[in-house]
Amino acid sequence: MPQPTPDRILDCAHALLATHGYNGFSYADVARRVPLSKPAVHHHFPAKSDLGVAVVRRYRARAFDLLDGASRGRASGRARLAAYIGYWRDCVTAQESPFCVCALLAAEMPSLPAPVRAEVAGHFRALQAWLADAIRAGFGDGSLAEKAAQHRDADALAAELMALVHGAMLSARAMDDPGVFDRIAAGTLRGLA
Amino acid sequence: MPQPTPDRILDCAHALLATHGYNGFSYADVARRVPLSKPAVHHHFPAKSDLGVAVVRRYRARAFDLLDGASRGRASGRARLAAYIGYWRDCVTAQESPFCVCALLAAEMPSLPAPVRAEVAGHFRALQAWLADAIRAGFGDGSLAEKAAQHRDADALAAELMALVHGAMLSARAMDDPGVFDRIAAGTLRGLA
DNA sequence: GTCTATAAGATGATAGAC
DNA sequence: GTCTATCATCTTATAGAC
Repeated sequence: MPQPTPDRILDCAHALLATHGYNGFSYADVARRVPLSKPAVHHHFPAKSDLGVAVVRRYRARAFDLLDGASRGRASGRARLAAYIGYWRDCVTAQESPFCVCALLAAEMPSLPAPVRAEVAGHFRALQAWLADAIRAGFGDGSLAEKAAQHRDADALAAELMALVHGAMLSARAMDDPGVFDRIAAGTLRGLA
Repeated sequence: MPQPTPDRILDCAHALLATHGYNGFSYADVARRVPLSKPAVHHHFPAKSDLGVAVVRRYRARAFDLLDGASRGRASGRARLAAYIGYWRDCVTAQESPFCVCALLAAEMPSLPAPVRAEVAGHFRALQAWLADAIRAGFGDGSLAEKAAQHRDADALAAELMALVHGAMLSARAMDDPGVFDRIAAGTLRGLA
């Protein structure tokens, strides 16, 4: 048995959202690619903001499933950061939706419906907190060099690392070269070890 | 005498573009705010892509005027980087269009008309080259510590710094807190000195 | 749950008068 | 250079049959 309709809708909406942004995709686009009629899409997600929120919520849940999976057991702080960066290297290289939905939506923030905006803001805060935890763990277990951090605490480093990864995705997309992301991310992780 | 019409159109289009993205603003928006009729806007910029290209071109020219002004004379490499970051701190804090047009357009890249896309890609390449130059100068004059760079050459550092600044803008917008940009940028510059 | 049909408004763009 | 009027198309969203 194939996927239930709402999931197929979310798959399409996610891909379109990551590629064209919130203002760059329409119910007609989603309907054509599922395929389904436009009213059928509205039946599952009455308003566009509902669809947007659902996409971001599912994205957030999956991302943190993956990140928390990487933290489980005795994974070192450095290994956790490597998992975070590796996740994005795979994504940027991937064919379908080679970009972080939340990074794109963050750029479009002022023109998003309030519920979507709240979801995106929540993702940024949660991600930064997760990164700060991983960095603190790395300082504790010795897998990250505290002296390499040069007077910056775990929270400041987490903010920097998150910005760096999002910015690297932006560069990769702007210059149409996924290798850009790789080089930036790899260099940074090496610098912290 | 006030500004010529094309400039007033570009001012409005720039503000709208930086706020809502390419797919998030319309000729009607621009016309209403200049103010002018829609056909009058089309008279100066026939197609939306013409308007987009003109905004980005003017933005690029002004940015590099400012950056090259900061490089003139005997400014140290570190002072040049500080000028780059200071430019963005001012921008992010500003009321009107608190975001880099090119960063937003980079996120929307796949849904942009080809001429706009080319302009954005050109900006990223030029900016990275300017930063690499400033960093090389800083290594030469001793204002930037080569050992703090940890095995990364000027080009790699330039790519990292550009990503960091764009990512910091994204974070500031996502969390609706300009201070986020400040803290990230200041910490990084301190780390390099 | 899915469809056809349709509404009410916005979109990028043009014709032609002044 | 600016306007009013208009175009074809697309937008989000609803009504109502099957």
